[in-house]
Amino acid sequence: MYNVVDDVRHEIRSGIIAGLARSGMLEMLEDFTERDIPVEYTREKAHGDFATPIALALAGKVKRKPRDIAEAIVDHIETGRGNTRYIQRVEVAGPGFINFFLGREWLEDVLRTVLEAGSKYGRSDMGNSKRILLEFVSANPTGPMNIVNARAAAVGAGLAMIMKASGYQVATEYYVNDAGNQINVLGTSCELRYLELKGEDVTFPEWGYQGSYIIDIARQAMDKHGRELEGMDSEERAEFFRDFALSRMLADQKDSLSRFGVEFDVWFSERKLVDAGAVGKVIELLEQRDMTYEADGALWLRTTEFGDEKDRVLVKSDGDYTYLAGDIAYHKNKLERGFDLLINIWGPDHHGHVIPTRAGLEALGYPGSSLEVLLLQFLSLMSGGERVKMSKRAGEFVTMDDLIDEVGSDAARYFLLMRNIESHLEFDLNLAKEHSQANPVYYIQYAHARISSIFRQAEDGGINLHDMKGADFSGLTEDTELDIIRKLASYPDEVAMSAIERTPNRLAGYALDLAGLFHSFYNSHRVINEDPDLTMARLALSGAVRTVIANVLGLLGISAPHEM
RNA sequence: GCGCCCGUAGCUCAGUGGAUUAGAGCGCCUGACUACGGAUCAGGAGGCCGCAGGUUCGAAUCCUGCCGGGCGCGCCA
Repeated sequence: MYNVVDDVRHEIRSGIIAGLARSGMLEMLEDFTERDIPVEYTREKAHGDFATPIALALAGKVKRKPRDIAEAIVDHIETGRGNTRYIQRVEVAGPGFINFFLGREWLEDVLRTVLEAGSKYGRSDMGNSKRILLEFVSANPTGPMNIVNARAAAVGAGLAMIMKASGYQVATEYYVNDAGNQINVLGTSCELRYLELKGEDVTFPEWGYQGSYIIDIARQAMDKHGRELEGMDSEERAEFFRDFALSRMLADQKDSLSRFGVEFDVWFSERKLVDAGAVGKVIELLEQRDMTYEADGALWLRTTEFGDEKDRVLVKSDGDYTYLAGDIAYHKNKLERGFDLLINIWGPDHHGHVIPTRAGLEALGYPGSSLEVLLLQFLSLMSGGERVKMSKRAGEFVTMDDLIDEVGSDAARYFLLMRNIESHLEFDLNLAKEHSQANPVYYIQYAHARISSIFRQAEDGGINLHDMKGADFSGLTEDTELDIIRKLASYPDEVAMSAIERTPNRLAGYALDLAGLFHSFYNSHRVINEDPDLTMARLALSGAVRTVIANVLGLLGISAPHEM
């Protein structure tokens, strides 16, 4: 589906299989199929367009020298004369690599494919409609979203898009931690601020939430519900503030995410899970399966049977459930909804919970592989070479809203995505704001806008852009042009790889590379020139680049502007 | 102490089994069309890939040990 490289790989592999068969080596190998043949992009043009080290890998199995194997295979591959569409020449090189040199036909096919597929170019059905539940952010509803949440949002939303494009059925979910004592603390904090606002003499406790947003909520409560509040007894008022503060916080979090272009399919309430008795039920089930025991007045889960270093408590001696018990119930609920795989994005501070949670699922009889946890590393904000200090205790932290206000959603999304998930991220605020070549977001968007500008220019000159698809591409012979087309060719593979490896940053880098190739081309050759055929071919090439830049930016949640 | 992650150019990072020259961006130095958007481009300097062993035809990449950094190791969430 819209991947010319797949067709090329198939042609190469079937050639190899045929070569192995005719030289009598295939029968020495068991269950050997095309999939067992690695086909690699070459780094140097002298090594052809694609290469395979298959002869080196088979040397041990067929007990011959790699070069001999390679020679034998190559002798039996028939190229040209209608036997192959793409392969033009094959050679054995180095220790036994087989290099494939392709005709320009394949590059022209790539261009046609991009132009035909348009916004669909890069999609595949690789994921086989596997059902995936991707849970991310899930911040406590006790404060505004911070920049760590922002990184999780950017990465999670990007990953969801990438996996959807790769043929997975992905649902995104936000777990609302609306049960437990923290909500009481939130409610009480707001209530006390409310009393303060009314002029009562209260000492705000150290354990309360200190941020100014608490006062804002209290003020809202007073403005909107002042009269009702007067008539409440203390119990009613406490309950009111719990509910009011929670719904305000959730609304603010949704707003922040929405400004960031991140939406969730499901907001899943912990409280509803608890109220439905799901935690109690899962503990009963674990007891029935003989996975628990009592000790020191508490109920323990035998997580050591599933690789944990010690058993964990499910029910505390005071009768309360632990966080783990709730989480096991929650993940069981997820699996009962029919998902094949659960992917969670957690902060590095939760990494001690991965094994116990998975052990809980295994204790219930689910395979451990049904839960995959991506640990997203922290990030630090840099400004003018200095680290921006964030102290939660003092209530001073940079929020997700601050970040979006400061650098804009596009730059924020890109910067938060551009590093490996498990690497610490240094976010340079000054750079993210800068409108120059130093800023990768603008560099990429500029390529997109520049192409749009060229198209406007062309149309002003009376050129009909609808003729692009039928253009004669034979005039595209410059190195920079062919490099661009090779880059376009690899895009579907790049998307698939970043889905498989859960590496959205890979596509951030791809976009930068592609934009760079285009800028380079643009500076050395004129798109609109005296030769109408060449002009049309270069417009088609530019159009293909613009399509792929728009597609990749789309997957990353970044806009692709026509002018800047 | 144990576990997980990271260690690659002055800085921030790609590359995680393949080709006797390890890539990009920033920063630094030198240059570029009175023509499609200079938010661009071309060139240059800059690297015992943390250290030491091992596996392999081949290691920045896999294994072991060590050094340095981050995070975890609650009947907290």
